[in-house]
Amino acid sequence: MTENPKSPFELILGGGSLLVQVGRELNTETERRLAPLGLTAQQAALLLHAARGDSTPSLLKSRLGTDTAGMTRLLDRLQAKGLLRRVGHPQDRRSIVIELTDAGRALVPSLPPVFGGISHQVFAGFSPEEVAQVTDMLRRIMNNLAGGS
Amino acid sequence: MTENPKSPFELILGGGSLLVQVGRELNTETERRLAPLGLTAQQAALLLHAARGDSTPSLLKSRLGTDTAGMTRLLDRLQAKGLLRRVGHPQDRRSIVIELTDAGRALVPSLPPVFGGISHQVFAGFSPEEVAQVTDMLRRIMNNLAGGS
DNA sequence: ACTCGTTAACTGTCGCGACAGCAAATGTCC
DNA sequence: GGACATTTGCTGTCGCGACAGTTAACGAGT
Repeated sequence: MTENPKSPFELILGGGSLLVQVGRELNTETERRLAPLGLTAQQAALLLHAARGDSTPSLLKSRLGTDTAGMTRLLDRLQAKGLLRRVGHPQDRRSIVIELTDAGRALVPSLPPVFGGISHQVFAGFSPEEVAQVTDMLRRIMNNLAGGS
Repeated sequence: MTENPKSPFELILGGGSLLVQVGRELNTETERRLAPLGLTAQQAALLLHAARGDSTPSLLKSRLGTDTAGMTRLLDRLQAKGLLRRVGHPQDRRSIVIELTDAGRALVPSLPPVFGGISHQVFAGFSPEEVAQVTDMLRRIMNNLAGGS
């Protein structure tokens, strides 16, 4: 691969990476839309996953792409809001299980419409094929980042 | 029920968005590669831009995609490391000009190879056309996020 | 049964992003 | 020349990501 310093790579990387900026912008837009519910993007994502039954911190941390430290404090904040509680895991005493409270469960149905609205905005002007293309390419980039050194 | 109800949109959004995660992962990989230099991704990006002459905080903040608050503290940290200094703007007394110190300037040449290496890793297996496609699509997404509400 | 390595969750620290609010300097328009 | 909004950089606050280090519990191997 030719290492031409003026290659199109520079457009995506090289200080203020486009990919990083788009990800941040998407996250911010998500938070703006969730603000009326009093939730952040991570908090909403956690509620969605926990409502489906993936309920231990280590499972959730791989779903949300954070680490155990981030999970612990994300759970702290949601617990402080009264949206979930930690209960002991019956088989493994190291682990815990996350249960949504009634207040937490009440929020869940209002989340998918929010994410749907964001999708509509993000992919405005995209054909279904194009959406599939970006998704595939992002997955390949993710693999390149996860696998290599 | 989990896999098909809405659309492929769910793959990118809907809690732990793929796009957001890829952006974060790319940022983290960048920081890992810059760690030997004692720099973070934002700090390296700022040095690159400041070395090219874009030298006031408000110019730099639009290049890096952060806000004035983030810029102030990013400059604080780099100044504390002795890599740059703030000097008064000759025409506009509200504004300041960022000047790299010798130590800061000495770091700049080692940055492009790092970003080049990351590009190589991120786009492994991509044809030049595919790189152009993602870039274009990310730009369109960025526009969709910037324009609409 | 005991060591040994691993896994689970937690804590401390640092850098960063976004939002809100602030003071001083600037430009504008009457 | 004075009222006005705007711009520029700063500070405070909060949520989050990554890294390092800790403790307790689990599991396999000898």
